[in-house]
Parts: sequence; C-alpha cells; structure tokens
Amino acid sequence: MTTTFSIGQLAKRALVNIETIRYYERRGLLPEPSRRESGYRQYLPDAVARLEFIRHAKELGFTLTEIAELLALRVDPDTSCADVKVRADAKIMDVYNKIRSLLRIEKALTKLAAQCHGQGPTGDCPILDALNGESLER
Amino acid sequence: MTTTFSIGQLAKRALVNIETIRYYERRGLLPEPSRRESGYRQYLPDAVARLEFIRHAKELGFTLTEIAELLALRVDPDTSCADVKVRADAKIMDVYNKIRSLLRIEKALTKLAAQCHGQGPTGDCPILDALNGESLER
DNA sequence: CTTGACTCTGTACTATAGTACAGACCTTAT
DNA sequence: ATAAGGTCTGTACTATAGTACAGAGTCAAG
Repeated sequence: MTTTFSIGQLAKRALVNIETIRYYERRGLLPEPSRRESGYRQYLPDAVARLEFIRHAKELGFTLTEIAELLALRVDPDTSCADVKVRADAKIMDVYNKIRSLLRIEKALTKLAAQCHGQGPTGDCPILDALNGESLER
Repeated sequence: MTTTFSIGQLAKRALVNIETIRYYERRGLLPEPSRRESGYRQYLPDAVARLEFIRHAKELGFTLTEIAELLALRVDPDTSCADVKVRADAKIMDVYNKIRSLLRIEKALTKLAAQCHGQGPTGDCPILDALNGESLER
C-alpha cells in the first residue's frame, strides 16, 4: 500500500498554496495526478520534492518556463541522448554564470562588511563594482 | 568637462528600455538625475554601471526591492556602521545559500549530461534530487 | 527656421506568477 | 445522518515589473 496525499496535504507539506499546485498543473510543471472516483486529486510522495524543487529554483531566478525545461531534462527512450546533452550543457552554462555573478556579489558584500570596523566611513558603494566587466548575456 | 548622457543614450548603453529607466527612478533604484533647463534628464557615466548591476541582479533572482537594499548598502556618515554590517551580513548569507543551491543544480546537471554517453537511458530525473535535504528558508 | 527625432508627464496596458472567490460536490468525525 | 471542512471547475482579481501610448514641449541638422 502506497501512501497518497490530497491536494491540501501536499500543499501543507510542500509549503505552497493549493491554488498554486493547480496552477502548476495547468502550466505543465506538475504531471496530472491520478484521481479518486470523486474527482479528488491523489498525489504520490514524490510530488513534495518536485514542488520544493520548483520553489527553490524560483528563488534562484529561474522562470517557470525554465524550470519546466529543467524538469523535462531526463534520459529516457523518447528523447535523443544528444539532444538531452545539448540542453543540459546549455543549462550548466547558465548556472555557472549565475554562480560566478553571485560570487562577485558576495565578495563585494564581504569587502563592504569589512570596511565597517576598520578605516573610516567612505561614500563608496563597492557593490556597484561587483558585476562590472563581465556580462551575463547568454 | 564631464560627459553627460540623455536618457536615450543611457538606455542604449545599458541595454534597457527608456521607460524602464524612468520606472527605476520612480522606484528609487536610480537617483534623480540633474536636469537641463528644458527639464531633460542628464546622466553621469556611472548610471550605466548602476543599470547593468540591476539587470544582472535581477537575473540572479533578486527582486527590485532587494536590489534597492543592496544598492543602499554603503558606509557613509548618515548610517551607523553596525547597521550596515548587519544588513550586509544578512545579504551575504542569502547569496551564499543561492550559490550552494546553484552548485547542487550544476552537479545534478553534470551528472545528467554524463549519463548521456555512458550507460543506457534511464527514466530517472537526477535534477529533482539536486535541492533536497537542505532548504533555502531565510 | 523648419522638421524629424527626442524627451517630458501622466495614464493605461501587458506578462508572469500567482491568489481568491463562487457555487457545487465530497468526506469524515461526532 | 449531518455539519464542518475539503475539493472541484471556472472565472476574476492581485502584485511585480515593466511597456506603450497621448499630447505637449525641446533639440539639432540641413
């Protein structure tokens, strides 16, 4: 016997709104779950991980469309392996660029925090220099 | 003599829409520039860096409100040093968490791409495991 | 000195990502 | 068996981040 969740239980576990779950289903981010006789949605436990992934990925600046692409990436018989590789590699570059930019911001913030208990105050804003020179164009 | 830009020239250089510049000014992300007699806005070259910073930070999942907070972080006589440090440290933690999550996604994607020219296809989706276990709650 | 391009303010419209009902139908604890 | 609470579909509303005019004034190249 496999445990299943109602939409309300899933929402509580994944910390999202019930309406958001139905919205993601419409957007194709969540597969349509099986239904009970009554029409009630029945979710398997893995739906929680999927919703949490979506929530985290959003916080990292991915749009729902990009998240759908990430979730669609998988090696299965219906997709050409080469195609999956190309798409995965493109996403890896995106992610890599995001990481580099964040590292530069982190560095600038650390510098700023350090200024706070050393020399005197300055009017400089080191944050602004954080992302200069290199662009994020994909 | 300092070079100044019109709003249109600034928009071209920073690769943003003219209307977006005025919108950011309303939102407080850009300081109000000086004006000519005619009322035309006059920008100094540093406005370009500021706009580019905003553009990049958005791609990294910061909201305009958060970006405004980042830009407001600076050591100046009007702000207590301790306060700046507290806020900077909080942002550093945010950024650090984002980086860790992105590293996990990158790892999962790399794993996925590697599967593509080795063993046979599987129905697994390693992406989903990327963000499990640790949450991004701030 | 005109004419086409640029800029001004103000208001309205758009896209994305939800969020909130309404009205009807299920479930379940007492 | 019944009332409180959960879920259904469908539609409408909201917030954020722009984007697009309209109508009036300004600039600058020929």
